[in-house]
Amino acid sequence: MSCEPEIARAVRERGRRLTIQRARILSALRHASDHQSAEQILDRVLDGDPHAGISLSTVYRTLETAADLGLTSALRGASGTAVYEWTEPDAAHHHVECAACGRSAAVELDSLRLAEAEIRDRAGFEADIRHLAIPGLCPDCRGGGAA
Amino acid sequence: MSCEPEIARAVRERGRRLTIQRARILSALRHASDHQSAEQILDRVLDGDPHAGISLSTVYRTLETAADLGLTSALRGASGTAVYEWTEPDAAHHHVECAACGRSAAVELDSLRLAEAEIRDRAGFEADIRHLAIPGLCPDCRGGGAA
DNA sequence: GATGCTGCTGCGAACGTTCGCAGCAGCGAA
DNA sequence: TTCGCTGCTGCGAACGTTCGCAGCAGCATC
Repeated sequence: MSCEPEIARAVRERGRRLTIQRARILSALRHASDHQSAEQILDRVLDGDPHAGISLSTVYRTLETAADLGLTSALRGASGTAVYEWTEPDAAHHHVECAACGRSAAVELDSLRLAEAEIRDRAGFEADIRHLAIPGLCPDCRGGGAA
Repeated sequence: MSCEPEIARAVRERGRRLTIQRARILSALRHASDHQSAEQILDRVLDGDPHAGISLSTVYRTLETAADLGLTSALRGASGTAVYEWTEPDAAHHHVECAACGRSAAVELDSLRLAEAEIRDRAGFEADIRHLAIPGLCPDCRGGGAA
């Protein structure tokens, strides 16, 4: 269980090294049921093996590397704290996050694909909207419901 | 020049107090030619009056208050450092920022208006896409031009 | 002009995240 | 298997930003 061949392959495929730290961090995130902050991920890793001796810096760096490889994606929400999720390649979706209560939802938005094309046309930028937490107000907070 | 009636009115109109600190900070941002970080704004204020004794906390709090009033908007770009701009009410536009070199561009994107409607339909969220720096790659960095 | 309420400020500590450095360890070559 | 290159790690400091607190000052009222 320590090495998850898929992770190993994905990491090595592009010339990155597979270290135990990376394997454990990515495995922890992969098996998490929802978004995790860097600290939560570290807790999970250390929970499984308190002697792992993995540092928070490494968690951050691993998550950045993995995002580079397309394995994870980061969301910086309204709370200021970044959360990370394992990226299933075919489950491309966008995130909306409530600025008031922090709740988030995943939506598939066709118009954002249009936006990427529009941005390319008008500004020449190659935009990447997937890794973006769109701020907004959720139904509850908007309706003046459960404050 | 110390009080900019428009600013004074906008602040007081909603029951907020107009302090010298607020007046100076907002005036500095208003007359800045482009996006400014909190620290840059503080520098400008202190440059005009080194004895002003304004703290960075106050700059952040003022910018947040002003965003609340619709006078300014904040962009949290790829660099991690937030930048702020004076909001001209009729110049609604979106921001794209290069993840590699940090350069940013303002574009008017019709598709994002669609996206706001789409988000409302599918998730019930009231999204606010204007205050978002969309990550991407600028033409130079994309084309493998200037490293 | 004086008074009082309370929103705002400066300070400094704390938060989440990034960075620089010296040493370790993965991986390919021999 | 051993060796060497260099990418990765842990540490701790630093960054940008937020928070809690005690005191100050804007504004309304008299």
